[in-house]
Amino acid sequence: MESEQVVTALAALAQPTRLAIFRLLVVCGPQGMAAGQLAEKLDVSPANMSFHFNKLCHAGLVVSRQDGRFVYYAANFAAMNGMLAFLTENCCEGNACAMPVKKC
Amino acid sequence: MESEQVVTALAALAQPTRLAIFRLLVVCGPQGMAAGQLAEKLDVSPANMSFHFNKLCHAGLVVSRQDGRFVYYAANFAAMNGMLAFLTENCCEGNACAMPVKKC
DNA sequence: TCAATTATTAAACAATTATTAAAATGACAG
DNA sequence: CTGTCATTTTAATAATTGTTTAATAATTGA
Repeated sequence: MESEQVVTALAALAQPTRLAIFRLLVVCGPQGMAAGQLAEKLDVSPANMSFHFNKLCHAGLVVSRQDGRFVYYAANFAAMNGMLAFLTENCCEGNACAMPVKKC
Repeated sequence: MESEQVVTALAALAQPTRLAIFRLLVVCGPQGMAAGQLAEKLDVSPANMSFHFNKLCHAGLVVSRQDGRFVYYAANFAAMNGMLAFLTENCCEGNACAMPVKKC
């Protein structure tokens, strides 16, 4: 994963509404949740949600799929993993590591 | 760790210069690196570096300590871990997990 | 003390961002 | 088709952000 992509992904998550969206989607797993349902849960206007979905998708952290009238959004776990790996790369020059990331 | 803090931390990392600073500091480990040395390595003006250090420190991701004329900056691994944990919390509702974060 | 070095602060500006309201698209049921 | 529901797009505005330059601290050695 490249630095520029990571900056985009971090920027996508660095906003309260989008962080909330992403966390909900993380809990949902690969099946995701419909746009309207997310909007209602988070009490955000549809237009504003669309703006934020766009940022998250563009950053690659979220994917969408249409199902009838609904659009489902889901977390892209691979992208997330790539970002986390980038952030923790080569920590402590390989010495006793100070960043023992949790195992899921 | 609270959502607001996490947003601040993500925003701190969501900028090319600051991401580069942080990654260098991750490699350095707890001893850190002097401000001027970082500025030179990244080819960024001291004033601009100071601005970015400020953001990183305020976000809790970096700590500073004075040593003579020099100010050393170092990554705060605990804060980083807190942020990563927050992002991966409750993934996939506990089912077969799609976000197996790397073990360091 | 004086001058040199290291780093921070302040002010100004251009660029980006989030939010809102209104209009427009796309999908489906009747 | 027509109307309705779900979502997106557009345009406008307020707020935040990154960079530069110049000025200001803090530390040290001569």
